[in-house]
Parts: sequence; C-alpha cells; structure tokens
Amino acid sequence: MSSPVRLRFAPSPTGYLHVGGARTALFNWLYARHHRGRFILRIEDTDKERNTAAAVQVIYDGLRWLDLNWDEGPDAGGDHGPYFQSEREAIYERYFQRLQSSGHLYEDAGAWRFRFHRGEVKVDDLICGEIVFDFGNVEIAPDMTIRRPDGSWIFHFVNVVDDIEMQITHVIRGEDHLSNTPKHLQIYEALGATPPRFGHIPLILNKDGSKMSKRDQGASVTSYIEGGYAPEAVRNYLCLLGWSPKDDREVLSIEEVVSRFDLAHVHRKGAHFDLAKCDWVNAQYLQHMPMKRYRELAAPWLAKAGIEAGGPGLEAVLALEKMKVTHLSEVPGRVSFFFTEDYPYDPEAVEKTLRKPGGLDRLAQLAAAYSALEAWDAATLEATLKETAAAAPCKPAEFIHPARVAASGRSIGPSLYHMLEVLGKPRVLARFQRTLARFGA
RNA sequence: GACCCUAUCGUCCAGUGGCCUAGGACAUCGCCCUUUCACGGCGAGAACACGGGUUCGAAUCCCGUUAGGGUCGCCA
Repeated sequence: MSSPVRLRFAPSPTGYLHVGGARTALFNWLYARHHRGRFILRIEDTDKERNTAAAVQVIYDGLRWLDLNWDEGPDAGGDHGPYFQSEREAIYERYFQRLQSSGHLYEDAGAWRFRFHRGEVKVDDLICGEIVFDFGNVEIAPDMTIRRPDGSWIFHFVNVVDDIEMQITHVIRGEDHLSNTPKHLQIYEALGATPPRFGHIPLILNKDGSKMSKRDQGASVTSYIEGGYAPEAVRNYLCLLGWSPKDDREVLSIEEVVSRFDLAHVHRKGAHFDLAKCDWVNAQYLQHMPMKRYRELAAPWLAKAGIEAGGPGLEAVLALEKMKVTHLSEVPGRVSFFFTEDYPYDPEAVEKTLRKPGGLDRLAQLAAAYSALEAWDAATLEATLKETAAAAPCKPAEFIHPARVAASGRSIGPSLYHMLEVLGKPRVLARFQRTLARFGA
C-alpha cells in the first residue's frame, strides 16, 4: 500500500479569500479526502507589509465556513510545522545554503538569483497533460530571483522548500501557476528532491469572461457569508465549476463528491462564474435541508434583524416560507409580522383590500365565523372561510385578501390558512378586531 | 511581443470516431397549478469558432487561423 497523499492549500493573507482560491482549496481538500490523505493549510506570509492577523482570520473563517477542515496547519498542529512561512526562516536558510554551495546561485545587485539549467523542461500535469517548456536561453527564460537584497525570500523558493519539507505529494493550484511549474521543477532538481505531482485547474472568470478581481460581485467568500448563502450550497456550486459527476446531477452531497472526485476529468477551460446559478443551488439547498439545519442557519439572520425568536413555535413559522427563500437574508423580512403585534400595514394593500367597498364587512363576518370555531387548523379555517363566502355570497378571494392584510399587514405572504393556524386563534382574532377598529369608519 | 493553456446553447456541464437531426441544468419566454408571492409541472427558443486534412464515417483525431485566458517581478 502506498503512503498517503498529502495536499496543501497555501494562501497569502491579502485580506480576502477569493472564490477561485476557495475552489482551489476545495479541490485539494476533495482530492485528499478521496484518497484518505492529509490536507494541510500553510500561510504564505512572506510579504510582511500586507500581513495582518485580520487577513489571516479571513482565510480561517472562509475555509471553516465551507467546512474545509485541515489536518495540519494553524490551530491544528502537525509534524511539519510551523505552518506560517514567516516562522520558517531557519529552514529556508538551510536550503539556501545548499543551493549556494552546489553552485546554483549567483548574486546580482545584492539579490540572489537561481541559475536555470538550459534546455527543455517537461511538466507532466495531472490535468493538462505533458507540456514542454523551452529554457534554451536567457532571453526566453531569464534566471529567477529567490532572495532580495534585504534577505527576504521570494515565493518560488519558499513555496518549493515548504512543499519538500511538508512532504507534499500533489499540488493542485490555479492555472496561473502553470508557467511557474517548470521553474519550480528546476529548484526541485537542484535540491535533489522528488517533485510532487502537479494539477493546474483553470481560473474562475466573471460571467462576461473578464478576470475576477476583488471588487467583482461574488468574488470573495465573505460576500457569500454575508449574502445569506448556505455554505454547503456554495461548496456544491464550486464543485461544479470545472468538475462534474458525469451523470447530469447537480445537487449532490459532499460525501458523494468526495467519493467520485478525480482530477482526470477536471475541465481545462476557464469557468465563467454564474451567480444566478449559484443562487438556484442555494435555494435548492434551503428548500430541501432538514428544518433543524434551516433553523440553525436562519437564526443569526433573525437575531441581526432584532427578532427575538425561539421556542418550538419558531420552526412552524420558518416552515411557512422555507420553500420560497433564495437567500437567508430574506428570512427576517418574510416572517417579521409573526413576532410583533405592531406590524406595519402596507398602504397599497390596505387601499386595495380593506378600503375596497365591503372589504371590512367581510373581514367582520369572517372574524365572527372564526371566533365560533373550536378547532383551529388550516383545513378547518379554509372550510369555514369558503362556507362564509358561499353564504355571502361571493368568491373566497373577497375574504381571503382582507384576512391576509388584517393578519399580516401585507398582500404577499405564506399560504393564508397555514399562516393563520401558526398565528393561533387569539392573535388572529385580535388582529382582525384591531384592523376593523383602525380602518373602520 | 515571446511562451503556455483553452475553444459544445448567454452561462455551467455531458459527449473521449458511428448510439448526436448534440443531452441535462441555470437564465429567458410561453402554458398549467394557485388566495398572494413562491415552489412545482409541461413546453419553446438557444451551441459543436472558422478553414483544411485523416477516415467508409468527426463535436470527438491532426494542422492552420481566429478568439479568450495565463505567464514572462527583487507579487504571491
């Protein structure tokens, strides 16, 4: 049996986690989990100016939100630490000495450069196949700086050293690194180390094909956290960007993706990000997830809106609108009137229903009929309303609309009878009476 | 400019020489369901970038063109 695979996600703390970076992390994580290997988080914080604790926190938050747990790394420990490049100075120094003494380096204006071996370099990519790069002369491939005059390190060098030291077996990264790979391979060779297998995944672009940058809609993982998305939905959507289960299914559990994931079938074309489809996947998840999970995800949004909601009745309220929600951020607005008797009346709705000739009369009739009721369930409420309408006589809608506006203040909302059932008899009758008093002549 | 990657509906994917008059999903439009708003159901329009080969046969293989993306830093 072969030794377990080891993969890593090595972001630089820039203050935000790009959705493309999240997808790279996801693919590494999927590959590691599929092969029952290890997934490692390494923070590439060599650029001291840009690094802040907050910027690192954004990475943790994003990965944790997507539930991409790491086996080694900050907070997780491991035998190959430290997991911050800023703390690995001694290791780099050691490798630097080795390159220096083997004659691979030369000094140029205070900086140290790595001398490329002149010839062809072959990259055998897990996704792109075999690619040959020409390092024939300095014009085509200038030597590479690996250490600045101030002693600090350049990405290409520390990245390779860390992958060697951390015994990384597979590097899945963005296609923007494809051209860097032959350079990295040269460092491995100079160090006498066996390089990992590489797999370059295409970049994620904006819907219009342009490069997705920080400011673009949907570019940062934070925007999903703050936009009312279910993490499992975003993760599912991300899985589908460049990979598919091949059987036309689109909503699938992460367990299933883990078991079916492979690199051989990863698409090589850059994927255009379609937020509308991401929204659809999110709605699918929200609609079909268990009530317990839905409540858990909705709770912070209710709290943020100042709605004190709890107790067993909450789930009944949430269930009324669960099938309609696309973003969790909509939840408070949809259910707010359940949690206060001081709900506002939509002026337009009032005009169209309550102020309509006979509107209040019918509301009064319905109030009378309902107050006589023993049972208080949707079926009974519906039957009673329809009987009342038949006796009037008029169409049920003539009763339905005033009842809805009286009970909720609006013309749009959940199924009327279920809404009244959840509200309960005392509150419904009180709301009807209050409405009659307020808008009555 | 040089080098590299890529090229199927607007978008994401399926398709690895015959099963393709190209399939699914999102989006769009229409119809149905319906007390509102949604969900859902049914249906429509919508693509193999172009030109050469190879082959009995090509969306699938090869070459070229074009287009898009990437890289060419003392950024990562």
